Amino acid sequence: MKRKVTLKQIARELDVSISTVSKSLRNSPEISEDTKQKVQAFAKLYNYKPNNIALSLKNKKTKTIGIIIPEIVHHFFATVISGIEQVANENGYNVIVCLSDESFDKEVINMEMLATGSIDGFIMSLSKETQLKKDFHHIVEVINQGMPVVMFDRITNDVFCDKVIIDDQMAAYEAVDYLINKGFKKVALVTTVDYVSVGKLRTEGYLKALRDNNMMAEEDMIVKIEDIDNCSVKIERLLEEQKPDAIFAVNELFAVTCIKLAAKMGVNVPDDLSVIGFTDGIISQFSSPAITTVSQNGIKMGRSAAKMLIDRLEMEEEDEHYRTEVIETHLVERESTPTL
Amino acid sequence: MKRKVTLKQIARELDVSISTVSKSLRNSPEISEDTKQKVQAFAKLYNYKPNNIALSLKNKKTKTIGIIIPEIVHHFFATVISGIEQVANENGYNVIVCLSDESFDKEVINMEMLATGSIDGFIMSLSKETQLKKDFHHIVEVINQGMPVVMFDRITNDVFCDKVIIDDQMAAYEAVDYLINKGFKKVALVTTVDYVSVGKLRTEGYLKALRDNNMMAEEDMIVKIEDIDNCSVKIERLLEEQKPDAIFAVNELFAVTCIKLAAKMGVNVPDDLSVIGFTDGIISQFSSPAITTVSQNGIKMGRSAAKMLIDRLEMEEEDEHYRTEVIETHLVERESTPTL
DNA sequence: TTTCAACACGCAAACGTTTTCGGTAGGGCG
DNA sequence: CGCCCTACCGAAAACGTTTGCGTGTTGAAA
Repeated sequence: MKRKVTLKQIARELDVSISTVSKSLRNSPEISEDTKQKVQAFAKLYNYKPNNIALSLKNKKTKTIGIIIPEIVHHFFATVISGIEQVANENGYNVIVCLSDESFDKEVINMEMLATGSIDGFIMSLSKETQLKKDFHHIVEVINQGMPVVMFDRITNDVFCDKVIIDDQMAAYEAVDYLINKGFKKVALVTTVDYVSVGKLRTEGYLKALRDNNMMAEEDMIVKIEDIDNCSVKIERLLEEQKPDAIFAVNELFAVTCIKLAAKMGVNVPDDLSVIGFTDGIISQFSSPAITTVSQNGIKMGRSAAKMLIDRLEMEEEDEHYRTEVIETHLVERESTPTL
Repeated sequence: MKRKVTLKQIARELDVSISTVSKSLRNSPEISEDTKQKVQAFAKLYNYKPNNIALSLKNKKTKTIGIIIPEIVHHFFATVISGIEQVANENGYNVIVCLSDESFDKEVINMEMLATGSIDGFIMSLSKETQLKKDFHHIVEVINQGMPVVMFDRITNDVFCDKVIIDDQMAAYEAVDYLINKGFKKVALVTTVDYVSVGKLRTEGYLKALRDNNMMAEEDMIVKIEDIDNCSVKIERLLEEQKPDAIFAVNELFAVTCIKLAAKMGVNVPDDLSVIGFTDGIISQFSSPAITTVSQNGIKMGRSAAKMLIDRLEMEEEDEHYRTEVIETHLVERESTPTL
C-alpha cells in the first residue's frame, strides 16, 4: 500500500525545495526546463495529485456546494439534485447533500455543520416545519456571514437571496382553467395544509380560476390533507357526497390516491371523473390511467439554481441584487382527462 | 456582514495567544478559570465555530463519505442514499454524492476527484459501462492508497473490499418458484443484458427455479432488454407468440411496461397473466394493478453499507478481512398475481 | 578584474487548527 | 536567601499548498 504522495516527499526525494516542486508542477517560468522535466516526470510516476483540503484552506474556497432538502426519496427532489449535479460537475464543483427530514432542527444543525468552512454556498428547499415556524434565523445568519444561498421551490419571502421557483399559482390556475374549459362544472381541489407554501399558492390559483370563470368556490369541494397515510376518508367523503366531475390535486401522490379510491368506488377515470395532478413524476407516468399533470421541470430548476449560485460565487465584487427565476411549467395531457 | 471569526482574531481581541484561546475553548486544565470564562464568553458572543477545513487538514480526516452511484432519479438508489445519510448523520459524517451517469469515465473522474483528500471513504455501485468493461483499476487504486471502499448492489468479485448485496439469484428463484407453485406453466422472463451483474444473477435464479421444477427453459420465453425506450416490440412479440401465463421481470420498470402493453393487447393482469417485479418502488405501489414484487430494502442496504464503512474508518489497526453482507429480501404480494 | 543582469532556486508566510514543549512568575519551604 | 514546585501561558511545529521575495551563481559586458 503506497500512501498518497505530497510535495514534501517529492522535494525530499529529488533533493530540491518544496516551492521548486510546486512551481515546476505549475509550469512556472522561474524554474529551469531541466528541473521541471525531472519533477514532472517524478510526479507523474508517483501519481501526485494536490490535496484538496490543503487547497481549500489556502484558497478559502472548497469548490463544494451544500444541498439541503427535506427528503431524497422523492422524484422531484431527486431530479433537482440531478440538475444541480450536472452544472456543478461542469464547473468543477462537488455537491454535498443533507436531508432535513422535514424537521426544523435537522435543517438548522445541517446548515451550521456545513457553514463552518465545508462548502462555498447553499442550495436549499425549506422543510415543512421551518415553513410552519417561520423561523429563518439560521438562513439569515449564514447569508450575513457572506455565504450565498439559493432557495428553490419551497421558499420564503422573508429572506433576501436568489430564488428559483415555478409560478405555482399560475400553473394551478391554468390547470383548473383547462378543466373548466372542458366543460366540467364541479371541480374539486385536493391540497395540503396551508403552511406549505407551494400548496397554498396552488390553492390560490384554483380559487382564482374559479372566480374568473364565475364559479363559486365551495368549502366542501376542497379537502386539505395533513398526512398522506390517513387521508382516505376525507377523499372518499368528497367523492361520495359532492360527486365532483373533476379533481385538481396539488401533487401526484394525492392524484393517484384519488384515482385509486375512485376506482374502488366504481367511479371510472376519465369517464366519470377527470383528474389533474402536479409534478410530472414516475407515478403520473406509470399509473393506470396515466395522469394528466402540471409538469415541473426539476432538472431545469436544479440547473438554474446551481448556475445562479456558481455565478455569484465566481464574481469578484459582490452584488446585493438578488434574482428570482421563474421556471415555466406546462400541462402534460395523458389519460386521466378526456382526450378530445 | 460579519465574517466568520477565527482563533487568531479572538486572541488578538483578548490579548492572549492563539493557543490559550484554543485550550480555553477545549476546557484544558492548563488554563485558569478566569481566562477560560472570558474566552468562552467572547467566543459564544461572536458565535465561534472551528473551521472544518483546517480541522480536516490537521486531523487527516474529513468526516465525509463519498457516494458514487449511476443515477439518483431512481427510487432504489435514492433510498440507499437515504439509509447512508441516516447512519452518517448519527456518526457526525457528511455525504458527498457523485453521479456516474452509467459512464465509466465519469466514474473514474469522480473517484479521482474525491480521492485526493476530500473524503475518508467510498460507498459505490458500479456503472453499467464499468461492468461491461470490467475495468476496476480506479477502485483498486484508491483501496491501495488506504482508502476504504464499500460496494453495494452492482458489485464485482474482482475487487477485494466490503460489500452489501442481496442474494439476487435466490430472490429471483423464490419469485419464480412462487409462480410455479401457483400452477403457472408458462413463466416468461424479462431481464437485462447479461453484463449487468444483478440482471444476470436474477436470470440464473429464474433458470434454476425452472430446472428444479422440472420445467424446460425456452429461449423464446426470455427477452433481454438493452434499452427501455424501445423494448415494446420485443415484449409484444413475447406476449403474442408465446402467450405466457406469468412473467418475472427483473425490475419494476420492466414489470409495469409488461402490464401496460398487456392491457393494450386486451390481456388482463392478473386474470390472464400474472406479473412479478423486482424492487419495491413507487411504481409497484401505485400502478394499477399494484405489482407483486421482490422487495429490496434500500434503506437497510444503505445503513448497512454506511455502518461497515464507518466501522472500518474508526478502527485503529486496519483489518485485511473484508466482509460481504447479504440483506434479506421478501416477496410483497399485491394485485398482479392471483390472491387466493 | 569588476559590475550587473538574468536565471534558478530556496525561504517563509499564509490559510486555521491542535498540541507538545518550554518558560516565567510566584509562593512555599528549608 | 535560595530552591523547587505549581499554575498559567506562549512559541512553534504540524497538516499540504501557493507565492512573493530574497539570494546565490553564472555569464557577459565594461
